[in-house]
Amino acid sequence: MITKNLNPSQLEAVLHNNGPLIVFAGAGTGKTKVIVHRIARLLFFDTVPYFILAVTFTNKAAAEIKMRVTNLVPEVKQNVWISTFHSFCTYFLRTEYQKINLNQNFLIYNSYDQKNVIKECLFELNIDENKFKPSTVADKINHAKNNLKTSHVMTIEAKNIGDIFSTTISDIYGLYQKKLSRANALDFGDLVMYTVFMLQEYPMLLEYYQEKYKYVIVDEYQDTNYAQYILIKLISERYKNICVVGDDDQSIYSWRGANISNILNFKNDYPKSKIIKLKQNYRSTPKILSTAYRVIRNNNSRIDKQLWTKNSDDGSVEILKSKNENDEASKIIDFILLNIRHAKYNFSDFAVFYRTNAQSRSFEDAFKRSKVPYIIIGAQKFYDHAEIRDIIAYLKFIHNPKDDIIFKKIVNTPKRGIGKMSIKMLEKIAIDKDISLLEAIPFINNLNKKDVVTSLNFFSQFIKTLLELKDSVCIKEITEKIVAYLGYLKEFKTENTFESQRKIENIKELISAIVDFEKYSSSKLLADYLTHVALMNDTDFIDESNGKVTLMTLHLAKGLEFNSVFICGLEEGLFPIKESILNPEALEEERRLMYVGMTRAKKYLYLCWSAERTIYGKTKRNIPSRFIIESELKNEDSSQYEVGTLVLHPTFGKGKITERIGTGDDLKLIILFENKQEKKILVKIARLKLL
DNA sequence: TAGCCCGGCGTTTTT
DNA sequence: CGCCGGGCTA
Repeated sequence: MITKNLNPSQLEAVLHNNGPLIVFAGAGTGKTKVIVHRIARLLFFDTVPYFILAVTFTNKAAAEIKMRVTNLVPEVKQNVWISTFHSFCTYFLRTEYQKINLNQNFLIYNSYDQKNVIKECLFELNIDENKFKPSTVADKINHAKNNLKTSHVMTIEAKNIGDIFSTTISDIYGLYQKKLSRANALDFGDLVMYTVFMLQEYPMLLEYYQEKYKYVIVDEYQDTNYAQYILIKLISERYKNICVVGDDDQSIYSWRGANISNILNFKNDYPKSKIIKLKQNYRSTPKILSTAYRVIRNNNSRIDKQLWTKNSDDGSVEILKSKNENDEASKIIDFILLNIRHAKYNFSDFAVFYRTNAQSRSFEDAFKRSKVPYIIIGAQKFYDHAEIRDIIAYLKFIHNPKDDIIFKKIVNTPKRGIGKMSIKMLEKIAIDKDISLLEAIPFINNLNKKDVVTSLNFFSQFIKTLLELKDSVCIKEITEKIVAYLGYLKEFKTENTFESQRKIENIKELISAIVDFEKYSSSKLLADYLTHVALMNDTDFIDESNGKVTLMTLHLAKGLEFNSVFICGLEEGLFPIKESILNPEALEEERRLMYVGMTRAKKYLYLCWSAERTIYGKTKRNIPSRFIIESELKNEDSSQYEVGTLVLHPTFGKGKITERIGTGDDLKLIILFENKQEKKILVKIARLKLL
């Protein structure tokens, strides 16, 4: 039955009928289970499937909910709308595009495209890239859109403030929007912002969607930004059957617009709302939970909820001190090997978390050297590889050959002698005749640079061929033509390095991903494939972590769990990171990040810090992170009893540690004493001294 | 036009 | 320490 195997709070959330509901779901308390069962319960009590809208942040989460709902209620899977915010908005805009000046086939620009557009804006507006870094400008524009601020509004605001920075940003924003609309493209921020604007502007439309989605469910509500918050508010305004699930203690994305007050103020937004807190944890030991609680309780902006568990209190929580980052890495590897040898653990039971990607290097070196299998998550994503990006850019251009931004990106890729000057000339022609850059190519003939003209004509011919094939041939075949044209496979084969080998594999993977798309997607249109790439680009590490130690940043760890977790670099200035230390709000977010990391552990949790660390070539001495202090662990510092260390035992005398077994209070050492006798010693009772 | 060298810079990342 | 981007040179 749908209500089977639920604890009382979970059951209450699942059975709650109409009206606003907020579920504070602590780490490991069965959040997804509640969402899935709630959807199933609505369906079971005769709610029409297409009345339900469930939104999440990642495709992974959406896919999991969908899968589990399908398992519970197989017959209705297609009709409940479960997707990310961005997928939902894309669907909305492609359906309702006529109301605003939008072309249904709009392309979604990713952050690379976005930066290219911004660079062009800077160039045209004669703004120094060093004073206005494209990434900063992108942040500002995204931030504005997350807060539903158009360039127009921003311009007015900037005039009121009157400083150069704001006016410049608003100028760039204005030109940027013009360029996007000329290219028939929307960025991620536009998707949500335009959806909200349309719903606000057209009451009939709003009413239609309010009637369509009588039940709204939002996952990870603590991560919503203002635009998303308004979107949800609008749609659920009529029936107020809004159910939000989240954990304020796990809000770690304020720097990309998430607003923790959305979850903290829910009860003010919806005065009659039901509040349920899920506090029974099914993941960790009491030790881990109480340690994590001692840390998180230092935050002020939170709603108090102390997790508890019926799990047995085995395992341990320990502090691990190292000399430097290499020592840190090798100590951790020693621990892992020791545990693998003495317990029935697999490498994939272990995870190493760090605050910054730069820290992964020393681990990578050490893991390679020790031959312990490992995987670094998030280092480079599939669609970030240059060769893949190039191919996708060609596909985007085939989709819209009028897109001058993409044109400039691919016209000289691979290098074929078309430089800045030639492009400038093309641009002049294009502006004169009010045509696209591609259309301008035939007019460049009267030039004396023969090579450039030949190259351009060859390029243009190739694009024409593809455009003619576009409607008769599948995406896979077009892609293969592009790959052949780029000459990548040959080039990489001749290079024949480890890296080029990988590139060939990437291209093959892309082709097979396209084959998959054409096989399983309801649409076979290039436009829909490009949407798919823009929105669902997580060719995830799905089962690649099997049999390997997982290394990743703390941000990426949210939602996952491991038997043993090492949180590394717990030093003031690194974690919490130096930029956050003087800002109380940022510091609280660092603490939440720490909390997220700690609550990933099922049995063993190691808090690691290093007295010395070399970052960017500079070596600095460190003091332990305040989070270690706040954890109030007795620093029994068992890590001082390393293999190879010399110790003095009150009865057996001098000896050398040859092996470590167990951890915490159970730590036993095998010691080879001077009389050649080997003994197993329980550290807790033996009064060992270091030599 | 392309390739090389030098200087600046460095938190986290999904859609 | 290593990457990226700008400017200079062949």
